[in-house]
Amino acid sequence: MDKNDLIPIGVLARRTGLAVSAIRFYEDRGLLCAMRTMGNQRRFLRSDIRRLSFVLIAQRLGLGLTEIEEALATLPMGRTPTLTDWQKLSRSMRSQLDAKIQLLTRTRAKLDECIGCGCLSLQRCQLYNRDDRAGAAGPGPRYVLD
Amino acid sequence: MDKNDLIPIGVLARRTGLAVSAIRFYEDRGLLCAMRTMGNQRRFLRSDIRRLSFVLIAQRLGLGLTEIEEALATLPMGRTPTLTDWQKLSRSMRSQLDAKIQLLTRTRAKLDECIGCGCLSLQRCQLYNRDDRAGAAGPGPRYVLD
DNA sequence: GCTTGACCTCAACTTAGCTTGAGGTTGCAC
DNA sequence: GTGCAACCTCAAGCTAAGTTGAGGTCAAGC
Repeated sequence: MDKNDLIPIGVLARRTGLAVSAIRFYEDRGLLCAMRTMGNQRRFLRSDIRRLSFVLIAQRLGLGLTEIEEALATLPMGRTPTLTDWQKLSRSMRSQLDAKIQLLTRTRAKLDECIGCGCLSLQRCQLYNRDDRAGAAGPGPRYVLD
Repeated sequence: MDKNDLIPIGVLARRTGLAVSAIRFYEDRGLLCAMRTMGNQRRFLRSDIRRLSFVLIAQRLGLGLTEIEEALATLPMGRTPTLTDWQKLSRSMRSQLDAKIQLLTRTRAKLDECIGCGCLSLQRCQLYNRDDRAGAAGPGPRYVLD
């Protein structure tokens, strides 16, 4: 393992755009693991840049650190992941994305029906009444939300 | 104003699916305003069920309470909103939704390119290198994210 | 060999969005 | 007219995802 492949935290921070404190925090959370110099300073693998890039992308997609942690658990720690490793991960992320887009699209469709009749506000609206009848059985704006 | 139109907090909670504590919290935040009985108990308008339903939907769309507060500010407080009031609001929500869907769809497209080559992990990948060269000028997985 | 910037730990603070608990009051049904 | 569920306030606590600060150490260039 070439010495050049080990980078200090500041470099990792500059390369990912993350704050140094955030990287230390991620290491505590176990998203990342670092070696140490004799003087106790962290040294990361170059491939951790990509690991953190993945974290940023996944966060942007609305995943919490815990979910991201689980996803990353499929990658090897302390060793540069292979192409196949990353591809598997990316594909699983893609399906999460799909699901998210579908949910929003469905919500939009429901909302469109509602705009037409103002059902968020009026007793006489079909959709609202449906929701309202449901109020006896279970509460909430379930019709639009589910 | 009919007495039947005034409901106590517990009923509002059951009808919206929210916790009583959450409703009190929202009232503190100014998302909602309540009248009081002689004995200092809150009494809400029936139309507040819809007001809160809106809050739930907007939250689901990823808006923060502050943004929701601003949106709701266009509605009358303490008076049942009209159909037009709600329609205006729903339409503005629809455009936020559109934007959100677009962002995710773009991200998905970028990610698709990446799955093909494993660019999150490999030096030789075009996308990655682009991102990497950018590393000198500005950090991060910007290529996928922006 | 010394200076200085990058690094270290640990504890406390931040914002958002609530929940929980203590201690007390109201209002409706019998 | 009394019991008790539902209500009240206020303060403290919680999770997520970090940031900030104090006080101290490391390492690389001159």
